[in-house]
Amino acid sequence: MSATIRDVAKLANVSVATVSRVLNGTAKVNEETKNAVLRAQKELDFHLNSFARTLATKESNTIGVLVSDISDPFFALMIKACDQTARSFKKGLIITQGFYDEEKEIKAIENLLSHQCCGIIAHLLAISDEKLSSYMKKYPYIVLINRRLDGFEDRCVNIDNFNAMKDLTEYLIGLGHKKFVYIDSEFDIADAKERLEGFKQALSNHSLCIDDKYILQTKPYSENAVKTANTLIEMGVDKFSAIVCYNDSIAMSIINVFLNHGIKIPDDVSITGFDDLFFASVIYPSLTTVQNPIEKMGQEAVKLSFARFKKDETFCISEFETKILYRNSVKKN
Amino acid sequence: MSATIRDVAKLANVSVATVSRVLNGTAKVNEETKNAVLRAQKELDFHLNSFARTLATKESNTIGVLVSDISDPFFALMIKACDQTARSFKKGLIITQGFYDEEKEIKAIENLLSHQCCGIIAHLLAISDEKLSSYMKKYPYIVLINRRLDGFEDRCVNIDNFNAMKDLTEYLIGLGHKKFVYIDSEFDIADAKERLEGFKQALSNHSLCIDDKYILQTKPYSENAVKTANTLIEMGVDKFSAIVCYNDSIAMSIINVFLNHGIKIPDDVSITGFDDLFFASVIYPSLTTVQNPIEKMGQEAVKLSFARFKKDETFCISEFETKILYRNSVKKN
DNA sequence: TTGTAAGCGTTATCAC
DNA sequence: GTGATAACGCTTACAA
Repeated sequence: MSATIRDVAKLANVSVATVSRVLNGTAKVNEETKNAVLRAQKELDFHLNSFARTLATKESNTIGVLVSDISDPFFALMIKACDQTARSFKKGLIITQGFYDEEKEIKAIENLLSHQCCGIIAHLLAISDEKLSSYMKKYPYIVLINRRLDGFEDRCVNIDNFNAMKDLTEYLIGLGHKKFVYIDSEFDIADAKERLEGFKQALSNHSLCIDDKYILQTKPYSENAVKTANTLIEMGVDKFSAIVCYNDSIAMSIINVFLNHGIKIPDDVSITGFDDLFFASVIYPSLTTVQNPIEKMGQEAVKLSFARFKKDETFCISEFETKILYRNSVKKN
Repeated sequence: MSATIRDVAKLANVSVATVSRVLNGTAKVNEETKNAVLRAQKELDFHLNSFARTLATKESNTIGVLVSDISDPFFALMIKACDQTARSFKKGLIITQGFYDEEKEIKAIENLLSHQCCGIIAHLLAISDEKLSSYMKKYPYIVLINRRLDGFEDRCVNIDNFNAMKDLTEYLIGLGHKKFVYIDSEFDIADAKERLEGFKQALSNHSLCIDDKYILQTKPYSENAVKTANTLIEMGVDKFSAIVCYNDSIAMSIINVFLNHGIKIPDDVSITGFDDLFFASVIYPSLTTVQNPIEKMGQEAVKLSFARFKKDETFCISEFETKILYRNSVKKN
């Protein structure tokens, strides 16, 4: 139903090859011929079919991004950054979601694969190391965000979660905090473990310790942390002076529940987050957190993946820097 | 480099047609033959090339979604809803962004078009009615979200912005508020106009009026509203008792700036939003706002677009219901 | 139930 | 500069 390159060729009285040349700018074409082609294109409202194009060139015009859930502001930010960089390569983004579930993550990968993406950036939580490794081996251009996978370190884009959380905790300790609660992510992945370890290291550096019952777990998105917040209130907020959270979303939920219970932040309890999502500076009180350079990571991940797709193995990246953002959810006395 | 359907056929000792049948489940195949094919597929780690497939069938396995900016929680929510519904049709989503700019919006549409999407859902702000109409005419399956376009009413998925904002304003008036500020969107589109008109109607229904200097404009995402908040503070917050905002993002920013200036909400000033984004119930104080059924709208938009793509013009939708959510950013006395 | 072969709409390699 | 034409990898009549 839609016009094809042949229709344009016929109307412009040239060959399909010429039309292709004009439309792609891949070779010099006589100015007049060119105009004729352009006129015919306009008249027929013709667009190259990107599928036929990809089939012929074996290079799609898309880069694939796989995240757990687009509606999580963390991923939304990452995607936006990926999109920017993809654009600079004249590529579009195709986005799939894994929804924290191994089977869905695999489907999402397969989906991306079948799209001949010239680059894949994935944030995978649920899939096993073993299965993931097999994909990584088979498709050398897949790049991982926020996950460490043995044997593929050069394709894992990461921050130093351990030290970031250690530094944040030591900042709190320096402020005089001794009794902590730590809210961990329920998902069993590297970054969560590293953050928890960093937290514990800071305590032990200062001869402090924490009872396991003060290390709680929750899903790392906000709705789920409400229950945890209530648990804390039941425990009694006088039992601790600072709550260190795996991420901003958790911290935000807890702050909200606490404020609604008349618990003052930071006067009664201090709270910290991790990521510095857009709302962290905008909620009340503004959230002391760790700046996670997710945008830079997204950009570099796309560059790396695309370079590897084009067999350029020289491009490499190093760990990204984090920074503590000192705001108002922590009592400074 | 990657295996093709022919390789699989050869290895399984069958024809390519049979392989296709097995992999697509499009026809009955002898159980043994089938297993042979599946084995061969596994051995070669073969995936159907979705481009070749689309080229042959003229139907891609994607539905296109066009939004202004994925990192806006409003759009993220919408996309998630679209994705769910698309999945139920065995379609994936391809997402492009328009970034509030006419040229970029057009590029984004063209991008989607060249992907042979079997359905397009678009949230377009910047493109002119005229250009948009020409696209709508040419591609009868494009469905618009949050925009009214003359002549295409049956393909515009909308809420009744006018009445929603009127009702919200009348609620405030009923609470005794008389002196208002209205923060409008800077973008010249229908929903913003409708909301403002609804607001004005409520005032006039109660013989109230508002000086134009109390109707301010800002970009409808949070960073930009900070300036506006400061303007309000300079004006003196004793000049008004309630601030009605075009959306939640604006409201949230203003609340934040105010709290940081020691202005109490809702004791000193009441504030309302619009949309009920995830943070609206979670910020402090929780935000009185209008529930925008964006998820339902996304779902129905996908259904409508896909139906129209398949030439089914019977599917139709009506306006979506909104609801005022009475929370704590409004003084109730 | 299975195989053959003609598309699908491009690009790219040759000639001219 | 330009034009034929063979891929690209799949689906789907049509035949067997």
